[in-house]
Amino acid sequence: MPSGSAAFGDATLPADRQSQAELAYEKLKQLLLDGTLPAGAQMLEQEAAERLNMSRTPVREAMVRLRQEGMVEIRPRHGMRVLPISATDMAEIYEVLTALEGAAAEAVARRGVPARQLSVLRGAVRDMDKALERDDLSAWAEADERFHSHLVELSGNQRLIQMVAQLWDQAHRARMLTLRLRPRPTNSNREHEALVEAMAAGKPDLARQIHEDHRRRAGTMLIELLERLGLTQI
Amino acid sequence: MPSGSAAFGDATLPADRQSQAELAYEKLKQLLLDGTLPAGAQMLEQEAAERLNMSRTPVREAMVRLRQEGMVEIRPRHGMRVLPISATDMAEIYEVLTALEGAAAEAVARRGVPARQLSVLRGAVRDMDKALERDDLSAWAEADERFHSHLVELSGNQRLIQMVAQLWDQAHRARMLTLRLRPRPTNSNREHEALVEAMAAGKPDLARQIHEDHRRRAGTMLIELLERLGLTQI
DNA sequence: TCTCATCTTAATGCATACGTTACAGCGTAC
DNA sequence: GTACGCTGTAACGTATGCATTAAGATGAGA
Repeated sequence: MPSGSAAFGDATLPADRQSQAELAYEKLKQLLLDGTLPAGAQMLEQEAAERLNMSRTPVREAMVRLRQEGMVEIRPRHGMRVLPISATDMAEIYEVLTALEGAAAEAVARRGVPARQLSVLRGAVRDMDKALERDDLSAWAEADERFHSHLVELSGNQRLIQMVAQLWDQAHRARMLTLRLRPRPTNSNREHEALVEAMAAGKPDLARQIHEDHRRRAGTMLIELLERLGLTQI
Repeated sequence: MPSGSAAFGDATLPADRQSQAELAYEKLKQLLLDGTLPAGAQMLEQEAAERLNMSRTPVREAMVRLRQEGMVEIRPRHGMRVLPISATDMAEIYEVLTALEGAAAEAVARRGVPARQLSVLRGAVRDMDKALERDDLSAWAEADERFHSHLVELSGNQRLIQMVAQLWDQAHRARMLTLRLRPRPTNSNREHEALVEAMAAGKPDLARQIHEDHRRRAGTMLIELLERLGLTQI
């Protein structure tokens, strides 16, 4: 038992500090997203509790949340297990993302985008271009994620925002893995530009069409790549 | 303490029996869905634990799950509180449902529907008609839900299925409340028929179009109704 | 050597203990 | 009468205890 921090019950937290459960959730999620815990990895409640220097109770709560988000499964004797992502999973994820992000693009275009927000989107596109010139795929992926998440947030639909984020998280590892195996995303950038212009011009149907095609193409490409490489445990 | 069932630790459950946490989740969810706990109602952990004849631990886990599903919020001193559904919430929910169910209809139509499944859908439509003739709105609502959930399940996309179910749950109380305040859903039934025929004929774009229009119409109607009646705490 | 039954042990699900803190109720000052 | 500070209590977040059981080990029999 990490003797350092004995018992100091927290109770109805001091309002600003976060609960141990919240902290455990964030830490564990980070381990999942940054690949420290790869697909198939298992972690017992006790193990996680020691690693995070807390008791099993808040760890357990965090694991329940991660399970509900589709990031891990909990198997009675083996703690939580990081769910592998298969090509089928990616197909599911991209099918849903296509629908959700397409709807977001349509809604945003219909309502109209404030100039300031447009420039945020254009900035992200520019960053993607620059990253590609430098052959910096990590930076490209970061800007791509920024573009899409900002676009979705512009929809203002909290439920849509949350669901898209959850799907992105589920697909995160597969995206990172394929980042350097896939063709360079030059077309992708042009599609982003076209999408921004469609929204700027207030063309909802076009914006949705572009975004759907964009997602479908990316999804198909990733899935074929995964199948071709026989990657079933990402 | 309900002395009847003393301590019989369960541990890594007997495989068939469900955990207390799962049971608590189901029971509490039922209370939310059937209106026993209306919007704004609060329930302390201890209260729920006594009601369900278990300790706070599994109850707490259930509450965390319900919070993650957007059914309740948890406020440090007041237990869980049933989230009210506003017109804005319904707008969000129906916007997402439009996208998701539309995508499901398209996918199903594209892949083709086995005859057996088609007849399930037609059966639900017929039940809706009969229910309307009898003026049995509860039966109509049940058949409507059956139709839509079956359609979504035909997509085979587990993530889509789960997300749609979650949104339906969130909107459940509002749908039930407005069931007898809204115009009789006669058009709705014809839309369902048209949708089935579009899928039977293998017309993905048409199926999606019909379903989207169907959802959008229903959503707009409900939202206007809620706003007109000034219902903000459903 | 392989299969199957028994045993050991570790991980769990749940109950309970405990310290902290937000809130209500009360009294006092203005 | 109102505002403010104090105090007690109840609810919670977390830690820990405990009975249960599934998985792996061990050994016997074929």
